[in-house]
Amino acid sequence: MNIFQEYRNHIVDILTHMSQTGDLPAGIDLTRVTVEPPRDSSHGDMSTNAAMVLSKIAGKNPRQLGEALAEKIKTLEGVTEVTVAGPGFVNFRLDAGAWLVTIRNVLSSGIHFGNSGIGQNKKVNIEFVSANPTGPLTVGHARGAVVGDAMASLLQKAGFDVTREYYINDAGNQVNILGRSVYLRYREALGEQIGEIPSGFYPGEYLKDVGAAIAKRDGDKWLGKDESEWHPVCKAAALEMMMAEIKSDLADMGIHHDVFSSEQAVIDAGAVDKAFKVLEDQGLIYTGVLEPPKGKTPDDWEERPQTLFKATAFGDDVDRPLKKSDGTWTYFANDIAYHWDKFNRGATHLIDILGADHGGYVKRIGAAVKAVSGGKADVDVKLCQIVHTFDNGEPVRMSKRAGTFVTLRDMLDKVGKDVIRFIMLTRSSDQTLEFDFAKVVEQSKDNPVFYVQYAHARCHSVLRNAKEMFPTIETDAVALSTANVNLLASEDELKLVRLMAAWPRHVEQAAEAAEPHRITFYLQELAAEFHAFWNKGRDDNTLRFLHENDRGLSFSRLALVRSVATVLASGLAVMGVTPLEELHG
RNA sequence: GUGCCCGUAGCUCAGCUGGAUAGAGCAGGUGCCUUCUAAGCAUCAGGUCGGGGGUUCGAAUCCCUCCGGGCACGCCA
Repeated sequence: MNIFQEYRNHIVDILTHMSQTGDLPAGIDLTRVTVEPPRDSSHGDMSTNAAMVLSKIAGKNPRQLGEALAEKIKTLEGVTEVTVAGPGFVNFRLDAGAWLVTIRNVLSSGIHFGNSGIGQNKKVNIEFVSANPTGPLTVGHARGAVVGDAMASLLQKAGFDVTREYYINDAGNQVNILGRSVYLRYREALGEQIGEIPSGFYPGEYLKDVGAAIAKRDGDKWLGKDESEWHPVCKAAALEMMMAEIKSDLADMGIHHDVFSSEQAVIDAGAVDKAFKVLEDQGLIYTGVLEPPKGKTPDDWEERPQTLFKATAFGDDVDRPLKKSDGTWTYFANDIAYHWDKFNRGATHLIDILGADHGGYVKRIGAAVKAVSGGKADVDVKLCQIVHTFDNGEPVRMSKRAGTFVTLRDMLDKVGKDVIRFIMLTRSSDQTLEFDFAKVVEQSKDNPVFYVQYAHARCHSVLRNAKEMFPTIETDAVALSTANVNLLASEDELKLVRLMAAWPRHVEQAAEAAEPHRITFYLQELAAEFHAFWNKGRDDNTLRFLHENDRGLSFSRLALVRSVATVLASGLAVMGVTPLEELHG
């Protein structure tokens, strides 16, 4: 399906043959041989570095080897021009026919065009969002949510068996504080003046609803009672309502996790002890004394023996404590158990999408996963940098502590899911991102959401117009796949077709790099190419899509147009963005 | 102090895991609407890829070092 891969296979066959006949040494390593589009398309359609990569081991100069290889490439089907250029690139072109089959492929595969088998059905677990259930989702979570979900779709498209997972941090101090904060709101709901929310409590107003709900359900039943009685009730109610809100926000973003894992459940299942034992059995646990952190010694630092995990054996900077002084597990210990659990459920490749503030955590969890899986699993931690929100250039402040922050819900209400999803994927995740509420809904060329949607809508506009011009014409994919694509021989048309043919390659590369934002850039490129062709039809009538007196050509062009729309839709599907067929109305 | 990320055109960013003459958009100059959406297109101009070393056929990309910006660091979660 990936046309570049196809030709790479052919070239590998040639090279293998050459090594059998003695033109190349036996048993050569061909893994570094690539077939790619050259940066400058005037060099050719495809380019291989084989001659340069192999010249040393072959003991020949690259140009010479390139000439020999070029002779063989000439004999491949569909290949027209072969040249050796620069330091030893072998460039070649394919005839129009070889490219034009792409249209039929797109039309028959529909939105699944670009699907790949490189994932080999390997199990991948992507953990994302995993926001603490102590408040509503914010802009920052939105980015992780979008990146994680698009990553999952991308890997699925590339043939991986993907599980989307959410880890609920429902154990430990934060949720204890949450429970107490809710109790305050409960008392408030029953008429008590609670005044200013003391520090050490969550001040957010959203907890009022929780307090009120408990008051409505239980009346004054918990007033004057001991914390041990009301706390579990308040905590449970808060968790339930917070998670319900989070899930509803995610649902409105079009995001659905397959698994919600509870930290408390992991603990209750005894997974922490078991995971600890796994490490202990490998001799990775010892009792030692850590030095205070450099440059920022905590006031209450005291040296004492601790139960440590030998994270340094796996590339971490220091060994990490697993038990607190009161003998309970650290958060890290719980997290090891959780990742071990994911591994036990069959995933050998784990991906964690985290906020940039978790930077210090990457090596640690990587070490733990290697250790606890016996080297059979790995974890790829993707850190998403901060999102700065603006409105017409004016910063929109957010501060979770103060309880005034931009929530995902705010964003959904203001600009909608598709815009959020698209914009969140316009930068690589380790680049900070600016989100301007005014700009992202602007209908202009510098708004990529609009630009790509416009291209898609224009395609459909042509299809609609065709129906008016030729009332009996069928413009569905099945009908159009009978079109004579050989009529699409102009350089402008072939440019579009070549770009579409490269889509499967982009999918594979984005998946391998685990970088969904690359999809966005590809779509902008394809949209630009389409807009360009559209406008050529203004200057040159023969390049218009529809010709009243030439139904055959119109039909072929419609096949091209529908292909473009389909590839755009295929990419938007990975991003989770709904393709629009009309922009105004 | 240590680790991670970033530094590419005036601005915002890509750069296909080491390839050829480093690319887009915005902003600036010049053109294109009696014709499928001008919400668009074409074209010009704009660069010491933060600096300096190294690795090799070949470096924005890999290594070292320095400079500048961001995020982290603990028995928190």
